[in-house]
Amino acid sequence: MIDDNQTPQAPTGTHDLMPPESARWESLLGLFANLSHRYSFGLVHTPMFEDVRVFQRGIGEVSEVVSKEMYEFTDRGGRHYALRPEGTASIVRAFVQHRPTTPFRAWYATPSFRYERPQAGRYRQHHQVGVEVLGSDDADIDVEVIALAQRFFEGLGLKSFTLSLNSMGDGACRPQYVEMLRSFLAEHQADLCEEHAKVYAINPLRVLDCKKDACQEVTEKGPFLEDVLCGECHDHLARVEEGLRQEGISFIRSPRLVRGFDYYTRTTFEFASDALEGAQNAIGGGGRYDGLVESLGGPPTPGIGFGIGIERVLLACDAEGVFVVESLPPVAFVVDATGGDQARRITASLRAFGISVDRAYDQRSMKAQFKAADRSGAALALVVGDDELASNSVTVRPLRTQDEQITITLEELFERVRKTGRIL
RNA sequence: GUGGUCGUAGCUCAGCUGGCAGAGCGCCGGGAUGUGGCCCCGGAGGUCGCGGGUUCGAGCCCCGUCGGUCACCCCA
Repeated sequence: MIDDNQTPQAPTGTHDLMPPESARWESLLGLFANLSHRYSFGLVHTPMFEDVRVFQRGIGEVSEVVSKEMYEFTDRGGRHYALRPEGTASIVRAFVQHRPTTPFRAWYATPSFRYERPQAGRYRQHHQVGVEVLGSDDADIDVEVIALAQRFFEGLGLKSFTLSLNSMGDGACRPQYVEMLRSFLAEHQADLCEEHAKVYAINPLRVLDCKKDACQEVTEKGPFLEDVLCGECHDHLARVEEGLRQEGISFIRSPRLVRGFDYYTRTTFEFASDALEGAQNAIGGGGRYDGLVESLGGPPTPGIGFGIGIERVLLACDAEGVFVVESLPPVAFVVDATGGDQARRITASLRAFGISVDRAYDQRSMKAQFKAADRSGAALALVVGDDELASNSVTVRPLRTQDEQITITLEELFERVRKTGRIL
């Protein structure tokens, strides 16, 4: 809300990304893009908003995210839209719309919006990088997808994180298990936590994920999906585990891991930072969703993917003291005491040669221009005074070393840059 | 959605039992005429988040509100 007497601020739970922090984002996104290409994923951009039904049908109407946290709006044409709360549903919608050849391997980087109360590591607009593979249920793909996430975290320098792995079963075994669990919970309803005693019947799996002691004590004695997985799911899980071992990726089997979206089947996984204090320690997660394409109107098509929260990953990096990125200073800074015409020419020419150059403006004093040069972080100051102007030359003064400054003609400077790509 | 806590200069923060808004850093200018960092001198910059109330007088007390932050919940 903007008060007329107050300067406007970024909306609650959102943040402006500016230098120098933005340099880290550039670097992180570059790393993820490179890795995605190495794994043969193609970039997909979808609109940041979709018909609400894409998310309702995709993620599940009773899920917390869809029922309570979506930014919904009606446009001037009366269409009912929602800002994307997560990445997968949109990609699947695009897949259904365009029907690319399978397996379809997509990577993305996008903001996500959820109307939640902000806190450390939780924002109303946060950003995710992720991948999706549609059109194959080969367990090797599960392994590749998990491996990509693992390599990404390693590439950032993270060490202190844990991969949890579970299987949610499929259409053959999960419904049966859900019923078993439902009736088991009904018997122990009195012992569940306040919230789940009321709602356990709607989605019994949620109770497994409850962190309250009451629910944990109950479910520990209850049926585990692991024990009733059908043969195919069991084999699939075993092959994923084997693949991860071959990749040298350690994980813990986590039979209680139930993720927040209803579309998951079979493989589900989550990466949690051990360096982050507090509850917001999930830095990435995903899983298989073999029924999602169908529920969005496409042909039966298996799929799997993950999303990684950029803000959280960077918090984890901070906590571990890794992925420190310096913003790139210009190579040279032009100081011109003769009015600025030479500065304009030199700056433009060097930039055309691919050299990063900054300069001073407003015809400020020598001292002020040198101060600006120093602050810019540039290695060299290129100085133009009356003498240089008269001889069509420039004085190159090293700012980071004790080396002597030299004066050379512009002709010589450009020739040198043309040949070597460097000023010195 | 619930609860705790905090809003003073661009940043980090002082400001006594209500009595003239401060410091450090940063920024701008100067320190003899063309050279940054260190040092010295000077300067600009504040509706004390916003709106009410109490009071002779409110940055300080009271109410409301907005925002930050932390926790629950959920998740990235």
